[in-house]
Amino acid sequence: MHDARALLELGADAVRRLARRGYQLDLSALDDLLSRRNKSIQRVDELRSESKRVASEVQRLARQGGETAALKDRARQIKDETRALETEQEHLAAQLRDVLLNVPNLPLDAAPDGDSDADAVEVRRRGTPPSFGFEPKDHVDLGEALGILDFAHATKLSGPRFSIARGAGAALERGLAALMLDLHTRQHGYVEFSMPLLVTPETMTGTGQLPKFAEDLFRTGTANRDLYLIPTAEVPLTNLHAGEILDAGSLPRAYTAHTQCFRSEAGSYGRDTRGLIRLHQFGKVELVRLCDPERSQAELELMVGHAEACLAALDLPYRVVTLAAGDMGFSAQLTYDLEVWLPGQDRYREISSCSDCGTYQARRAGIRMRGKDGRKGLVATLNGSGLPIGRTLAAVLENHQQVDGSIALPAALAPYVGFRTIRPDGTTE
RNA sequence: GGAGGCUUCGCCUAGUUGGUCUAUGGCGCCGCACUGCUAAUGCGGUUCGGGUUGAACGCCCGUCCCGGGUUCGAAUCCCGGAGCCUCCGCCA
Repeated sequence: MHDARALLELGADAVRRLARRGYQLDLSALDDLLSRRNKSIQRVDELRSESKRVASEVQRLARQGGETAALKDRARQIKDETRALETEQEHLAAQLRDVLLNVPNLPLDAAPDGDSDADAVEVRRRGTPPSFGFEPKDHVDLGEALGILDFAHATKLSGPRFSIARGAGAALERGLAALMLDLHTRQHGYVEFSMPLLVTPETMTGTGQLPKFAEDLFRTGTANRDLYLIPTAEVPLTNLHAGEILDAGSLPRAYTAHTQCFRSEAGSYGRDTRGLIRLHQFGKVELVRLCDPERSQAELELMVGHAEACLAALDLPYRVVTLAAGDMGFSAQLTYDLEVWLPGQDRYREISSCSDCGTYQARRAGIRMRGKDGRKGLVATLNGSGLPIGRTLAAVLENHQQVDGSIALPAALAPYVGFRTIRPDGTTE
């Protein structure tokens, strides 16, 4: 969420930047709404001020044994007037909030023009796509042949877009998560969390999933409560300090969590229907950083590096791209995507999205900091995947497959899974 | 699910016969003074949010868990709700 005044002050520049992501900002409507709200607040405050004066006057008169009936009548009159104006004021405040909640973050100029992944600009490549002396299979064929992935039974249990990992596959999922968490907590300085997967509408609003993207979320109204399944651990990790003021000396804060993520994938019918790429439920290790807004861009570079380290540890070729302004998430002002090489698709596919949200989420969620001088300000929030388990497993299987259908695992995984190879029959050694 | 208790400005806390509560004190924190340094001490400041010019000073309004109500006036009274604690029941 933006500050209305700040947005108006930016004026044409805000309009220009929002237009880059396809949002038409109506400055004069916003200006009108803000000034009407403020005038309304002024009137109400004046009335309340008078009401307080009258009340103390009543007290004074009563003590002296004076006649207070007329003053009390006047006070009742003021109260009626105030009630009406308060209703108007609340209505205007709600309207303003409604408008602001639906304005996306302002893209930084570092984000290129465009509105699709085709408009992303490549920053760097690492690793070399493997050249096989044979036609590489995709992870579905590999996993099913090895007996470590089972989509048919997942569909029987839960319908489309679910997966089952079995034997070495399940061990790999567990091992991948542990490897990444260890990397982030021991090498990169993150604090690990175990978080609720069901959160309130307020929490979902803090990070920007609500009110605009309700249809992307799974929701439950059981037990007479309104709760949503998190689409990413970014939601609980970022909202952890909602409504709090953090000591600036304690920043930056680096948080990580491995959670299941739930997404309705409404509107992606027919896309990536095969395999582990797009599921209703998947595991993911998420990275979140809270920092001084002046440092957010440097923090983003740092965090991208942390996500890259996961891919490097798994010997996976990838590239880093800067997302186009119109392709970024609602709350982001700048996003780098990591794209891993998938031999089964013969192309790079998104495996991590690292975003600098500036103060946008912090203003929504009320996450602030207090400096040594006592001054308060909003923090900046950043989030990135580091990494999703399913897509990473797919990349590992596809990139490290052998001609006989076996998998030669990257050395870093061995301590976590207890084996180096998955044989063609699914057994391990 | 049943019964009871609690919730005040970062933490602890005073305050419930409704009105100088524009909320007390301590700790912590910030500034200044003193001190060879540290410590100690003294003085001052310190809820959060909003409006008033998007500045400073000042002024005004709201805020004592949340939402209603009674009243000229509510931290204080009434109703509803939330969270926490204790006991009972049930349970991985």
